[in-house]
Amino acid sequence: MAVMTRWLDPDEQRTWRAYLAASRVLMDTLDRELQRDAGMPHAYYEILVQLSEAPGRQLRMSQLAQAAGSSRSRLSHAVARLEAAGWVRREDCPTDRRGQIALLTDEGFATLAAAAPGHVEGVRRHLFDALSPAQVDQLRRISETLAEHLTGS
Amino acid sequence: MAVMTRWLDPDEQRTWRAYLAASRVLMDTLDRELQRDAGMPHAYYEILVQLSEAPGRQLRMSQLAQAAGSSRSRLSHAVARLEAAGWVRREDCPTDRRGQIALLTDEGFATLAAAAPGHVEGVRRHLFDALSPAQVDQLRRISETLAEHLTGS
DNA sequence: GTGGTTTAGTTGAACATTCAACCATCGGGG
DNA sequence: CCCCGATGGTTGAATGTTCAACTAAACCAC
Repeated sequence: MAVMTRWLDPDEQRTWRAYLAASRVLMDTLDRELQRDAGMPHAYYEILVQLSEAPGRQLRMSQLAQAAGSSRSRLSHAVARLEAAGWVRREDCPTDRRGQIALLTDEGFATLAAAAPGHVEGVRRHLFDALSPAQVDQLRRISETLAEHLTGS
Repeated sequence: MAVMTRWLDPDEQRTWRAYLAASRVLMDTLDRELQRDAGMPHAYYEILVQLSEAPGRQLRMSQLAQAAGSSRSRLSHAVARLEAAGWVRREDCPTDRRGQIALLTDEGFATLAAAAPGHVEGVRRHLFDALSPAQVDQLRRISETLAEHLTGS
């Protein structure tokens, strides 16, 4: 039996396209800045941030993947690169012989510390400077709702 | 002289992280659905959509890149793939011998028509169903402001 | 404790994107 | 007319990401 498609009305259409365009340009811009200034894509920056905030600057691979919003496979490849750059080290997990622990090296921390101000400045300039405080609040609520909706179902 | 970094306050921090997480999961989800159901990534789908809406279902490569929010290089590679799939054809531009025109084939149009209902349903389920009408309106304004801000500077 | 299932993580191949270098053509100023 | 900078587009190499297949260890039921 044919199920009727719930097409988007003009307002929704406009919203969806604006969202697509804005998020694409925003992420592209930040990604390019980060690549230029810190020599790494935004996804790698996020991995380093998560590690830097974890107790002992280390996390199990799975937890790191979860925290950084990455698949396991992607993380495996990424950590291999980060390890080659000297920013991350792998260690065996003492309590689970299957496990691997990724830990941020001092060099990795220093690189992150050097990259952070420029990146934060970019986020501020490209995102927050354009929005009113009310809009920032709206964006937070929308994003939190959305994240919950998406991971919930 | 050292310039003080304008760090993010806790609210901004929370907003930024929520936004990152939500947009990542949203796009990942839609991308996976589209790959599964239509055999193409979302970026390719967008190219086909733009072509389908252009007069004569065709566009110069540069305009198509602009419309789809893609770099020229990326578009070149993508169109090569789409051409191999039989969904797009290239033709020489009659008024500018440097130019190339990408045009949507009937097969490409049919593929797009088959993919659209499922994709729209996904956008609705994952995005609009989670938000109130007021939030949809807010998201539209935020996105439009942001897009203007980013492409303006 | 034995066997089956789930979990942790890696791997390689296919695919997608970026970056810089490149060729060809267009268009304007002398 | 000719040169020169700008524009349109492609290419190949390096880099990232995805997908499916795989190994190994843990967990669990019996």
